[in-house]
Amino acid sequence: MSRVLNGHPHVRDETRRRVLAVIRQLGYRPNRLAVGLASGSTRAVAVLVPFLSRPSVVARFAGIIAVLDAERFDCIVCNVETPEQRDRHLRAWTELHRVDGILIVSVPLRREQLDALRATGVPLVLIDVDAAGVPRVVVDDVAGGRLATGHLLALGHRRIGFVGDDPEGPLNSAASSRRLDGYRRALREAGIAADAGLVRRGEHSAANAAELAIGLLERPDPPTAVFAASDTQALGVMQAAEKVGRRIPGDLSVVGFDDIDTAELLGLTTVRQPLQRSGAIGAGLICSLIRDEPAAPARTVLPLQLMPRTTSAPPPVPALAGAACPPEK
Amino acid sequence: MSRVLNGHPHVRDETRRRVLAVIRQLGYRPNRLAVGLASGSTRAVAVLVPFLSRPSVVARFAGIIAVLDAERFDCIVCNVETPEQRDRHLRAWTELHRVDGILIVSVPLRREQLDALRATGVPLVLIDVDAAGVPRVVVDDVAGGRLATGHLLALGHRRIGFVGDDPEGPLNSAASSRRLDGYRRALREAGIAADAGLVRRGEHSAANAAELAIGLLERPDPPTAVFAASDTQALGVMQAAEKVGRRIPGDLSVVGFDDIDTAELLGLTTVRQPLQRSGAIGAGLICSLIRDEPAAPARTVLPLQLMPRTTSAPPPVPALAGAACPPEK
DNA sequence: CATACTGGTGGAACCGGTTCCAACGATTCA
DNA sequence: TGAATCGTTGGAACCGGTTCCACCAGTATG
Repeated sequence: MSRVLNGHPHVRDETRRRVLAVIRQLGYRPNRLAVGLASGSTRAVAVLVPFLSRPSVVARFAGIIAVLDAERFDCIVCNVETPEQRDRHLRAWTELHRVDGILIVSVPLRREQLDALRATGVPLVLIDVDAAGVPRVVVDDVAGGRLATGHLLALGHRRIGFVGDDPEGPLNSAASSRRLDGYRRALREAGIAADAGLVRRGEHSAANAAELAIGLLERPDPPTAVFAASDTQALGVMQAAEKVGRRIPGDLSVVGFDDIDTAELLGLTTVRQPLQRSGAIGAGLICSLIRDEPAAPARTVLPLQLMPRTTSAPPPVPALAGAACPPEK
Repeated sequence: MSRVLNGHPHVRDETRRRVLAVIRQLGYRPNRLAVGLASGSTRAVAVLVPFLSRPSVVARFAGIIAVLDAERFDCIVCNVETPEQRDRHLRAWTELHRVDGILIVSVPLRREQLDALRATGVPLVLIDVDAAGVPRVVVDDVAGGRLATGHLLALGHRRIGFVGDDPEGPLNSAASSRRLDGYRRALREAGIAADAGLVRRGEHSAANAAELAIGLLERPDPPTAVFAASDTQALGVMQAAEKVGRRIPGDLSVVGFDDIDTAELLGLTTVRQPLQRSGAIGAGLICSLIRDEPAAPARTVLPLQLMPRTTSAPPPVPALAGAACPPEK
């Protein structure tokens, strides 16, 4: 029976037909667990994602499952919203052999967790997490931060605010902080002194980003532009601007990061990273690792691209003679 | 060893310690497949979702995995974007016994597929799909359509457009059409003749909805309000309004459906359905079915709620003496 | 015509656990 | 003191497949 189901050669045609008939008649259905146990593979990949409801994560995830589906792997999703959940899943994976491969997306790991995972011998790929020694697909967030800030500088902005994730947030990846690094570096290179008051960080949600932005806009010397470390936060900034009566981009320019669907819809200027593609590439890597194919590249860096849209423009001309005038070209 | 791992009683303390020591020393990890095979359960639930990138689907899905995770079930996701993908997965499930339960979200099934699935004896729950004889959790979309349209009528609108899904779309659930039914019914009850020219249906995306809306707005007798069968489409309508220079809600009112995150962010008036909760309830049902607990209710209907926000207002006062005047109260 | 292949088939061993039964020594009870 | 009971443990059977080996009849070879 195994022979006919798995398309072995050396089976007489009549026998095959007879077996198939019996299978149909009995309503026989192979048991996936038994198949896996006997053949030694689960045909399943586990995926660890944080905050699955965030659009950027969804986009990555969509890329992942598309590839896994095409490769005929089951995809077991584990969404984590707290460090405890993360730890529970990671522990479960190290203590129980259950999948052929593991994919971790945007979840910061402790060194020991990574080591424990690697010790199990199960293929592992990271997406949007940069840890030496593990195949991973990432972008250069520092460069991204410079790209966004550089764009605003080129438009003539001198006071540029930043809104991003709280570095102390329990499950925050380091991406936001790296983008902040890029922002700082761009300012320094432009010869602009860092103003800590223009940097606001907090929980990653549009609503909270809006509050942070209001804090910026209500300063006596508000910024003329804000770089938000994610599009979601940029939307919050836009909402805040509307609330306090600032026009975009007339009074305030806003630049985001990620290029989620809504960004294009609303004309948000942003730094595009290939979210879906990062998932697809990571999934492809894990599949080839499972198949024992030639060593995967240790570190795949995806390109970033500035998407200038309608939320960024030159700063307003100062009402009274100010210090700096827009360049005249 | 099985005894000590599974916390059996009747194991001497010293033995337990000794076994645990050996386990640690050998780096022994139980094999999930063997456990499942021997104990007769996979501890896994398969979830079929369409167009996982849509926010409303993501919200439902988030509710599902939260519950499955809490109940310690693995969640195997199958995202389908074409009927072929759907059929492939359904066939795989009927031909191979692999999960303890199946959850189907917003995917229309043929009667025969449903029957084949039920014939396998695997517990099955539907979310946002209404098929007799299967436990399902749904909302009353017709009532939802009336709710939205009724809101616009109450504001004084007489010419109300509709933008929704193409009923011929390969994988479109019937929800959009039922909302259209509700829209029509509300108009009829208000004594307004149906105008087929005000009903536009097409592919479900904001961009396409924008095109459909432009078709409406460029008519010689454009509507003063549009009911979109989903928030995504409502966003498209808003975008279209902006493009052709109509102000919202001054010139045009817009009402959506679902209440996705962005709706609140942008102040979109919409009909709220408990998306996340629908997923959570469905997942809870499948868990209790797997546990052979008392019969689940055959049909759970979740409540709808109108969320009036800033995109709906009374229609503009006709420039010249028109037929109908806004009610004076 | 005996011998060496070959396609085709049945059956045992095995994958790695769980579960149940039998057997054991130590208590407890009569 | 002997029998019944209990806690504890080893071991066999089993879950439902895959894989490999042995064996069959029939054909090509010497």
